[in-house]
Amino acid sequence: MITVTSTGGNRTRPLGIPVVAELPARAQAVPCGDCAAREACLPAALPPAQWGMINQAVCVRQHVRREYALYRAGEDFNALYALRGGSFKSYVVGEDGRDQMTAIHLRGEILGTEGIAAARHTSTLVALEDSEVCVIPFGVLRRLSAEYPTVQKWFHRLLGGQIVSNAGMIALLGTGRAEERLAAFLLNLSRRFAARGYSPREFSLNVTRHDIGSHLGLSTETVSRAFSRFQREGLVRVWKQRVQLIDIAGLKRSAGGLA
Amino acid sequence: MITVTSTGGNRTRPLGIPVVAELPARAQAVPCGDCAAREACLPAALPPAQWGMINQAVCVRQHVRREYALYRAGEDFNALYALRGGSFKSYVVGEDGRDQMTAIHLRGEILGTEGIAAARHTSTLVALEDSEVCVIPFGVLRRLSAEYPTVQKWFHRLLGGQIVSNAGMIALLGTGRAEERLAAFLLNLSRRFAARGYSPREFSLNVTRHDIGSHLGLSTETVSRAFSRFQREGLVRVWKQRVQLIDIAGLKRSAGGLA
DNA sequence: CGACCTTTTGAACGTATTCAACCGATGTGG
DNA sequence: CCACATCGGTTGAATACGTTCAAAAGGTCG
Repeated sequence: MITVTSTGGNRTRPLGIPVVAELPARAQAVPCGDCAAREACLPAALPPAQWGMINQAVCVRQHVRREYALYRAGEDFNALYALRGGSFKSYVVGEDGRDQMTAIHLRGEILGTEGIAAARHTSTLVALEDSEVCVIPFGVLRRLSAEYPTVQKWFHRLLGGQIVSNAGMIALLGTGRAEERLAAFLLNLSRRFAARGYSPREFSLNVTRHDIGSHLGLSTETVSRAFSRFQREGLVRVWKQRVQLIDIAGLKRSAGGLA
Repeated sequence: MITVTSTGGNRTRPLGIPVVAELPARAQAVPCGDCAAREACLPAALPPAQWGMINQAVCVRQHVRREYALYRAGEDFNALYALRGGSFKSYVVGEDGRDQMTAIHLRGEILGTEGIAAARHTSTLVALEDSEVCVIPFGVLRRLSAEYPTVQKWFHRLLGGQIVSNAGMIALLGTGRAEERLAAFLLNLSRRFAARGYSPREFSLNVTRHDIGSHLGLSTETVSRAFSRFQREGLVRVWKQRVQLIDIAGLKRSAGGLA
């Protein structure tokens, strides 16, 4: 396996000075077998005997520092990315300049599928913390998919799962009040953290109230007020961008069936 | 090719008396080459020399009468459906019983992808008019996809396109006022009708204001008021469920960048 | 015709947004 | 080191928008 240690793209925050990713390849043996995210990743679709093949032919690891972009809307699509460690947010920028966070991605998820249709990325992906991804060139995935039915099935489920989860988001946005949406958002994260072996009751995300608001179709102030209210009611403890879910059952009630 | 003329599922409206689909197969030669929707369908991914193979192995045509369901949420998934003629709406029913229309499907679109992930349909698909679909068994599609790179590419673009269009819907719901949403909805339909050779300026859909409202996250009354206002401003002519777009540029202005 | 559904419109209400001020943390430059 | 600017977050007050409740008109179908 080849490990590429790079800046991981362009920093987004300080007026986006283009920092070309440095690519000084440094060979390092970190096979899929050692990867904490492998159960959700491509190897899960192949017998372990084939992992060596993936290690050599497929995966190139890439570091992305916090606040830096893995890719940006408009760039050519040519690979998917398995999120090995860390987290990302994806967002789009409307014609009027307003940005809208479209998703939060946690370890084990596959990034980049939104670029498949047009062979061009339609959103921008920024690391919320120092993160690491494995690059899966799309051509390789196509080939493996044609060759191994298990890979094909894995890939179809991956894409289908994104369709379903997007549909869930549509349902969330099309119904429910501000607090229901925020509660559903928190519970969704809680479930996903739990599924990855992290605590479902306490986590922190480097996203602003503005990000959350744009994600849920709410204003910054409304998000803040909803957090305050949840805290006043003893449902959560909020400390800056760290959140502790105290009364999950109560939150579910607040989510009103949207959980 | 086998043509199956059936009731096409269960009628939804009158208290859902289960009408089992009758399946009196009646062989009829209607090859893909004669299909008006073929450019968007599977044959587009195969050389015409292979169409005969599809005709024999893949497609089973099925009629679905207006108000009847092609499939329902919870049913097993085992095929995709190419919409040969007519139109469908898909909707989900929340835990509280509220229904929400999630999409409108027009001729040439492929239906059923939301069932891939869980091998079970997550929404219900109801014909808005007497319609006709070609059944594409998923196993066959998997096999063709592995065998023909062009089919694989077609299928990947299909799924990727749904991800992108769902993301667009999320953007629509997360931002914008009621009239912006309705204008964007109408313009979206207009563009899709135009792409299929129908008039982009006049169309009719058998969906109620309630359906549209649930789709856009608005109440029935708000949809009605927005239509009335558009008509007062000379942007559209509305006559029951038929709508004529008079001032498309004005509608785009009303959509405010969401078009 | 009568029952039912859809649509429209009005009025009162409720919720989220907007505008604004303030706080605390962070970072910069003199 | 401190003054100052910036940014994210919080909170209050006024406003705008969509919902809800209510009534009535028009259509459709038995």
